[in-house]
Amino acid sequence: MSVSTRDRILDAAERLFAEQGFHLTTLRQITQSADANLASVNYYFGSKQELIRAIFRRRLDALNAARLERLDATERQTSRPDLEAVLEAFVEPALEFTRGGDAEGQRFMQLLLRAFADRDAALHAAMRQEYAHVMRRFADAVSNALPDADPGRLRHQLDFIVGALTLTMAESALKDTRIIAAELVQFAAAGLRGSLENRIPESARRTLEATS
Amino acid sequence: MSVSTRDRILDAAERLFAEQGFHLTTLRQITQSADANLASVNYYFGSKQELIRAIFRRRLDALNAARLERLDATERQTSRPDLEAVLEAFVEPALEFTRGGDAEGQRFMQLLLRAFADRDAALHAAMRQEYAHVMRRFADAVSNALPDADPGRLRHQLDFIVGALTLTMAESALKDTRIIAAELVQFAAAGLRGSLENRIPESARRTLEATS
DNA sequence: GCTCGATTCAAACAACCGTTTCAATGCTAC
DNA sequence: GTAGCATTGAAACGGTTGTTTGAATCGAGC
Repeated sequence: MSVSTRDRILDAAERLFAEQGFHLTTLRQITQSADANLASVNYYFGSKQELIRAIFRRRLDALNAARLERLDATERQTSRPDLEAVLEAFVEPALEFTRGGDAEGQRFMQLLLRAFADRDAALHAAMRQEYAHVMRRFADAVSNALPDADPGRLRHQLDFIVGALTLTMAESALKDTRIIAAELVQFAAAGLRGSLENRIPESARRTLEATS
Repeated sequence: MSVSTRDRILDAAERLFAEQGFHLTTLRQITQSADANLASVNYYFGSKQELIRAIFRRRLDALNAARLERLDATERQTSRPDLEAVLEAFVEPALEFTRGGDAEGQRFMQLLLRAFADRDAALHAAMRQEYAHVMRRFADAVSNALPDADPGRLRHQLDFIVGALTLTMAESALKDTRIIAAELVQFAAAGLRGSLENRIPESARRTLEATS
């Protein structure tokens, strides 16, 4: 029993939230699974809502720190990392989360997906803020690898990648994730490079003109 | 009052579910908003869970039908539509959902995102099944536009596109969706074409070998 | 105009929720 | 050991949930 009650609650809650969702998971389930008293959640975290935020802060900090560290390492090796290397620094830490332990990381990916789906404005803003720091770093790195890219579009494109990453990681079976991550990096790199041609498909332009 | 009570319940429930999530939305809110009695939900649908599935069936049927119809039209025009045209047939019906009425479609996109996040196995399986039909059609169309594509990868890449579409449509502000959809088509087309080169990035191959 | 099935209604049900309370216990420092 | 604070414990609170019930109302068919 070297782990504190607080940590046991965090672990149990994270697992249950990922499996069942936030609202379906009850404090009674959490405390029972953590071998703690029902009142201890409110004692340590104040409320259920604040427990959720604490869980997110813990994992998101770790994930984003790993991403930045990986990007730092790449930039230390080469002053001008190519596009694939930058994308890997973003994608692979998420992948390693999925691989560590047994399915623990995949659960967190599902948790992340739930956070995207939820309309909790406070949680959403906190996540965006937590991400903003990292996104700016990666946007710079991509700009560096792709000097002619349009910065305005880049933000949208990074959102595409986050969406593809989050949804596929949360959905896919465990053993496939390595291959999928490699494919995603390749796909995203080609997508980013392809936008350089700045070619708006004719049919899309047609649609845009028809409605403006 | 030409619309039936059943339909008023479906509309009100869809709106509330998208705004607040499934579990936060109560039958009392739904029936009050639909000018119906509390018991009417259980009368018409049996339970809350079956109401949710009815809502999904209704909209997903319409969305996928619109996509197939659009693809049919494109293929009728040209026997061999280019990649962008195929992607637009997939993306734009979702976009039109977002534009119709006032924000009604965007709400459904958020609903879709919630369905992805939820672990309701039955709902999930039903959605996959509902999608399978459409995905096969579009995979064929993409294969036709890109004859050298690897069919195995294609499935993953279509999942990427669905993820990017769903997450960004659910997140973005209303007025931006048209531009974002055009950018997504362009990004996805470039990503698909880029995979033809079959080039696995060196650093990714390094990672794959290190762990196998 | 009456009947019978479909629909609506108000009310109640049992179950569960997050939170609070307050006494009991554990642990550290003097 | 004992004072004082942090932690745990059992129980209860007020409130809300989905569902059920049984009577009231409606509306078409004969």
